[in-house]
Amino acid sequence: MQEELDIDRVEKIAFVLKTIAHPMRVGIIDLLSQNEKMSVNEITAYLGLEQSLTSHHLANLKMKGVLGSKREGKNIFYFLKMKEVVDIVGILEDVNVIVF
Amino acid sequence: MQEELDIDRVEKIAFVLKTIAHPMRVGIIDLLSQNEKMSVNEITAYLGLEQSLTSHHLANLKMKGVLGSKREGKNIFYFLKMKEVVDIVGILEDVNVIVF
DNA sequence: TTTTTATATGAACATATGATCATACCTTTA
DNA sequence: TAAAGGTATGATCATATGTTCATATAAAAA
Repeated sequence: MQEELDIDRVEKIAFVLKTIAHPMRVGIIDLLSQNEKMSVNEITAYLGLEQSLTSHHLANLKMKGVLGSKREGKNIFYFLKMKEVVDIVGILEDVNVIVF
Repeated sequence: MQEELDIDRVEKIAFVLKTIAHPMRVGIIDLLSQNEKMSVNEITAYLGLEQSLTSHHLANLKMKGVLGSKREGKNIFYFLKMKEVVDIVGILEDVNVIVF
């Protein structure tokens, strides 16, 4: 076999997986991987969600360290902070699964 | 901006992320990335869980296509089927997060 | 052919998560 | 300084998820 289970390690990994494991949050990551920064309104329009729901998702992603934000006038722009999430999405791009 | 949101795509990606987004399931992936196959008992012992709970997690991972299984006598051995999950865990190995 | 070992399964429950709604908070502009 | 635009927040509710427990099943050994 091998050593022992490193609980802190698997919890850390699972923590960021849980953070991004939602269709709309994956969509947000996509968006921000192709645009340096985007306002809440722009993201909302693209995802086709309600403003409030988008805001909740963004706040969540920011709180967990995946995104950062910066106010510019009336707008608040969000941007990617944890860049490795882009690679994760990339890996799953061509994977063959049956969703249910 | 860019094209339109591909819902099937983000749902597929989120689906496998959700499937593996749990500390014990990350532990199982680790284990099976270093051992071709392992019995439920071996996995249970390593994770320090109850047999039943390990079994539930394994069944879940299998149902979603991440693992496969094969009976050999009294034992049932599980193995990795969706290898890309190993890379995902690898990416998050050195990421710097505060878990809560 | 009964016991034992290995694993699966299903119900029940507690908790977490996602969505919606109403409203509050900042900025800018009139 | 009042109104409008852009975004956040908190409560509530429905649903999903993880755990436990009791029990079922399958293969091997006695």
